[in-house]
Amino acid sequence: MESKAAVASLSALGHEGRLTIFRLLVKAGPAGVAAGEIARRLDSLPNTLSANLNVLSHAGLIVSRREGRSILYSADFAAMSALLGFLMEDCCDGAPEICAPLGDIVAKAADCGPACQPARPS
Amino acid sequence: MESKAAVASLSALGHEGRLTIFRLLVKAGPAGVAAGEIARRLDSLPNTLSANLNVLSHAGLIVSRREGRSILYSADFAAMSALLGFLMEDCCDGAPEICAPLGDIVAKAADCGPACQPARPS
DNA sequence: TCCATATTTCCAATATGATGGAAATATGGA
DNA sequence: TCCATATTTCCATCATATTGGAAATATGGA
Repeated sequence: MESKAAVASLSALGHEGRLTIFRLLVKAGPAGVAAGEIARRLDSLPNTLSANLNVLSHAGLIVSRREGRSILYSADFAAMSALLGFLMEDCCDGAPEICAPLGDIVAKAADCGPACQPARPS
Repeated sequence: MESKAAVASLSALGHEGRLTIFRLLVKAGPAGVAAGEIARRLDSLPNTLSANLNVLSHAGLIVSRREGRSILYSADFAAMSALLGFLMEDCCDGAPEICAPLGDIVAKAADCGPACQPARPS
């Protein structure tokens, strides 16, 4: 992951509303949640929500797909893992026995397995 | 970790200069780096650097200690792990087999072991 | 005490981001 | 075609963050 992308992701998440949205989507998993449903749950105006989803989307943290009249948003778990990995990169210059394995695990999670991939149209 | 603290941390890191500083400190490990040395390495103005260190510090991501004329800054690895853990929390609602262990590991790393603790005056 | 080094604080200018109202677009059903 | 639902786009206002210069503070050594 490049530094610019990491900054975009982190600054996207460094906002109370957007962090809440993202965590809701992380919790919801690959199935995703419709924009309207998010707005209802978080009690936010549609335009504000749309703007925030747009920021998260441009940062690569979430993806969207249309389903009927709704647009379903879901967290991009690979991007999330890449971000965590980026933060752990070169932790303690690789030396200490704790930081290194943590980095490994985060890196491994980059392909989060079928369970964490957004449902494909197949 | 509370949501407010996470937002503060993430927005602190969502800035190119501060992310670079933080990663430099993460790489440097518990020994820390003097403010002046950071300024030299990153070629930043002293006041700008000071402001950025202040933001990171208020977010709890770094700690400082004076040593002679210099002030040494180092990453707070426990805070960093707490942040990663917060992001993983309730991932996929705990169900899928990949996300859950990732959360565990990050949580465990919260006490990053003696190797990753800032040097104490002892 | 006086000076050099190291870092922070103060301040003003500028830039960037957030918010909410209203209108516009897109989809599916009658 | 017409209407209701779902979501986005446009726009202006307001708030917040960033920057750089200059001065202030703190430490250690001569």
